[in-house]
Order: sequence, then C-alpha cells, then structure tokens
Amino acid sequence: MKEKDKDVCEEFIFNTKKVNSISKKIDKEVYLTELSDVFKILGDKTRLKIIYALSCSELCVCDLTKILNISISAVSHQLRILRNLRLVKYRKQGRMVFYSLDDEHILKLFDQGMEHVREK
Amino acid sequence: MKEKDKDVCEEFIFNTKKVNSISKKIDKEVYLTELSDVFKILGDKTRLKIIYALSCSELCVCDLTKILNISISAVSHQLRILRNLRLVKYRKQGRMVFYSLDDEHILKLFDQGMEHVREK
DNA sequence: GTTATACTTGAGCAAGTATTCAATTAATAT
DNA sequence: ATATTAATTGAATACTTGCTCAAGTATAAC
Repeated sequence: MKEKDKDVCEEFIFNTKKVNSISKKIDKEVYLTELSDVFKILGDKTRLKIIYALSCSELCVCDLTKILNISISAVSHQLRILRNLRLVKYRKQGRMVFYSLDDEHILKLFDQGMEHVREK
Repeated sequence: MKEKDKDVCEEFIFNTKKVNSISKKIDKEVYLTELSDVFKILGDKTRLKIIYALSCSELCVCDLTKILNISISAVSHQLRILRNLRLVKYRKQGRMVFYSLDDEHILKLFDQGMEHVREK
C-alpha cells in the first residue's frame, strides 16, 4: 500500500467505532480461511461436475473421464484435490479405482448454491 | 486430449448406460457455470471478508479499506467484481460511496459454508 | 477557477491454477 | 517374464487472478 493512501484513510475514517468493532469480529472469525478454501474448490466447473456426477453414483476414473470429456490425467489431478479436502473417497478394485462422495454435507452447499443462481 | 487416451477410455468404459445417463443429466444442468462462478467469487478471502463486513453494516470504501487493511484500489477492484455479480449495491453521498449487500441470500451460502467447515 | 479528496479504472506484474504431456506405478493377462 | 492397461504423478505451459501503480473522474471546499 502507498503510505499516502494509508495516511489519508487513517485520518478520514468515517466511523471509528464501527470499523473497530467489525475488524474485531473478522479477526475472531478463525474459519474464514478454511471457508474460502472450500468455496475455492467448488469454484471450478470441472470439480463441480465431478461432485455432481458422484452424487448420482460411485464412478471409476475412466467413467469420469468420459463424462467430463477431459483427459484421464486432468481428472486424476482434480480428484487428488478433492481427496485432499476429504470430499471424495475411493476404493480399488483390480486396476480400477472407484470414487464416491466422502462428505454428503457438501451437497447441501451445492444445492443451496443452485437455489441461489436459479433465483437470480 | 490425446487420441489414444480417448480411444482406450471409449473402449473400456465401465458402464455405458450409467455414464450416458449422468452425462445427460450434467448437460441438462444449465446453471453449472453460474454456480461455479458464484463459488469462485466466494472463494477469495478478501471478498469473503467484504461480504462478512457488509453483513454487519453498510460501509464506505474508506472504512472497508481500514477493515481489510489493503489498498483503496484493491478494495475497489473487488467491489467491482461483487457489483458485477449483483452481490453488493451502493449509494453515493457526496464524495463517499456506501456499499451494502444487495443479496441477503448470499449470507445463507456463507452460513451454510461456515457450518460445513466448523463441523470438519 | 484551483485544490483536495473519495473513489474508479486500466495496465502491468507476480503468484496461482487447470490442463497436457511424459514417465511411472500397480494390477491383469498372455 | 513380457505386454497391456487403469490410474497417479511431476514438469511444463497456457491461462487466470489479485494486487499495485498511475492516471482519471467526480464531488466538495476554497
């Protein structure tokens, strides 16, 4: 930040009490980083499609590849991200790996989001 | 995609019926792009903080700058993104511009997300 | 008019990210 | 053992994005 900007803003702050109280409230909200991380994961069409597809059925990577129409590698990379966030789980069966939702709760967020965009 | 990958996947697809039915379902879901856009907007800590702050009170840009501790320009850029998505509205009063939430519904998503990360 | 200031905006940059490619692993088939 | 194949992974690349900087707009004060 430019020093000049900061000084000006410091001086002409509109409502110090309100600003301080809201600043405090935000500082106390320890989950903001985690929250933005979850939304970031959902903020990608490929991952949203994976979640949507897995909400219908357990699927192997190969089937997801077909459904999403992108490369196996791309699917696998996204699945790793979802795995790391514990949003999906998997089981091996021979050479194939079957993925399913590990966290049905994420569907609530999905549905609520859908409701939001539909109403717009 | 490599041709080779596609062919292999085409041939060894695990469950054609299931894949086709899910593909169709995804194609029919016209709001997936909008949905990922909304989540993308929420998937940034600065914007989440802005939304959280505005859920407490209408605020001028200057106050937001103080609360978020980033430059006026950075705040303004993010506000433009939120404005474009119709998540915030503003009113002018002299030289100052006061922002507030345009869509209280977004708070539902925020709260639901919070619930999600808290329970993890 | 001139000056000051609250905010916006476009350009540029550094950091992050989604995809592809190539190499690798692990399981199956011959 | 060798070949085949479903999936993973690391590196490279193209693209996106959040921020800063500098310039511009609009309102207010003089």
